[in-house]
Amino acid sequence: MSENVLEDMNDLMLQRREKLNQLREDKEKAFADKYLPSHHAKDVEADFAELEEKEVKLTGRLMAIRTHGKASFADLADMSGQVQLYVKQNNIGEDRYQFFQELDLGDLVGITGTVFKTNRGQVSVRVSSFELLTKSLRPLPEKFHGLKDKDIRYRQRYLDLIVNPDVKETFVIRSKIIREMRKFLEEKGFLEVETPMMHPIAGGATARPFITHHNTLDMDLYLRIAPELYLKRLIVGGFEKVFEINRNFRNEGMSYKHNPEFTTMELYQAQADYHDMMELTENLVNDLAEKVLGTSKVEYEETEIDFTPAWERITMVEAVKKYTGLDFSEFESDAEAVEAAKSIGIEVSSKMTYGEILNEVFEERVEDKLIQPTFIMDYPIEVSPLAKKIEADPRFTYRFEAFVYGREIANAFSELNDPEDQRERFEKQTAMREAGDEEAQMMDYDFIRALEYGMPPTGGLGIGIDRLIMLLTDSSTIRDVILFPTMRPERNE
RNA sequence: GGGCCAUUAGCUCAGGUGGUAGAGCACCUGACUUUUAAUCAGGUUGUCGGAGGUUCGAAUCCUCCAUGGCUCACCA
Repeated sequence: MSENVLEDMNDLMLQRREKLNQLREDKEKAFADKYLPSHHAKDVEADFAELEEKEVKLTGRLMAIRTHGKASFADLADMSGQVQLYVKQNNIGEDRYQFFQELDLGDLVGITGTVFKTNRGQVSVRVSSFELLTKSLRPLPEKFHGLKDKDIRYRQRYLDLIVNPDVKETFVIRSKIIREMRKFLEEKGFLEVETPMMHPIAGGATARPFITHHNTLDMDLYLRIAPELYLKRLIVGGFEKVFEINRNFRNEGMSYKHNPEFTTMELYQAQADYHDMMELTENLVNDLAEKVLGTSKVEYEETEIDFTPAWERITMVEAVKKYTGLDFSEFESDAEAVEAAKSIGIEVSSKMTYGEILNEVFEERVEDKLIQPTFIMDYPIEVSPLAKKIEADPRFTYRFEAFVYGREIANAFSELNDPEDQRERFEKQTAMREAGDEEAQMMDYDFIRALEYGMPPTGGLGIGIDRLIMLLTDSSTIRDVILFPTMRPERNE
């Protein structure tokens, strides 16, 4: 960003800059060195019984000032919330009172005072001394309506956080959810690991990657689209339970549920299968809701979601039959599947295979009906190149996705550990790639080599953290759960 | 990328059918020593997103551009 945004000054800003110059002439500090508080704003009210008539030191931002002649009330906001200050000329002297009158909304101050209740019963702090800690040079958005302009809210999140307390709350909950998730997994013996964010081969998912360049190696690298293949290499290496919580990057569309960089949790458990992953998923998510929100029943966009285990388990074929009447278990050929899809008005290409069509019908007609937590099991092999196939019916794999409110929140499978099979699957993907499918997966010989050394039977699970947090914080867009969502750069004149 | 909508004071928003811009908050001046969206009296604030065009005259009508929102497509 250029400095243009800094040159654009209005009267209110010029006024504040003049005040700053005056402070410098008066040898008053406009940017103090330090001021350590003894309490937070919220403590004053919460612990009033203990703190009454005791001295406290608080720091924060002035959010409102109500002057009544030779006494003033002010609202001081810190991380915990707000508390009212009572500043009286008799208590701090005429000079300091005059100085207080010259402060602006948004200025950061440190105060010392005693806790009391006003006649109206409002817990307050009677200020005995204060210091200006930081002069604020820009006017704050309006106190009552807050900041609504979404463009500014996302671009200048610091401002959003200052004036919209709910925003802060959402990100506190986000932090708690991730903390509880770590705790849950560590208690179950999972080891947190970090794998590369820059990949020579973008693997582990079907998606278009971002490309970057390493100068010394003179080679392109991909920002990772998934950590999957590295985590499974660790299972080969003998780690039995690993997980990683980190960012993935996908060079695709943006929407209320897609941001180019997003956070996932992936875990792998040796000797387990996808049934174990289902149990783990429902217990984990329910545990998060209980620990962070205090309940298994969560309100999302005016719909109650009940995360209490056990969640409904249904195969994709059964789900499609339930919601469309089409019974894919009766179809033998690709052509029959094409006909069936067309019969209910779903456009499919005649080149598509049985599994692709089943998946298409599922996505078109079933997904958005899955409001309460539901495991959809046994995905077609064509759309699951890293999942173990079901021996009894190799058109399907031991894979499930968990849906809540019509959205996928988890994807898991019994991991494919047969290197020959994996190699064939990669070859099919490579062929699709060569046929122009930019999202098809790339061949990863080293991964196959790893499987050749032997990977135990393994259950793997991925959870989209941002989407889970949307559900648990009743946020309607992913941008409300990512502090700095991807935006076009601000335009400079 | 397509469609629809929006962009007016620092912020939140009004401005039928074209006549040169308003409110509340914020800000400034004054009054007020327990108020809390404090109150009362007075005052200031704008390239009406940008560039063209139509018109005697454009915030208003037309075209293009920019940014954002919703939505469809792709995706997690």
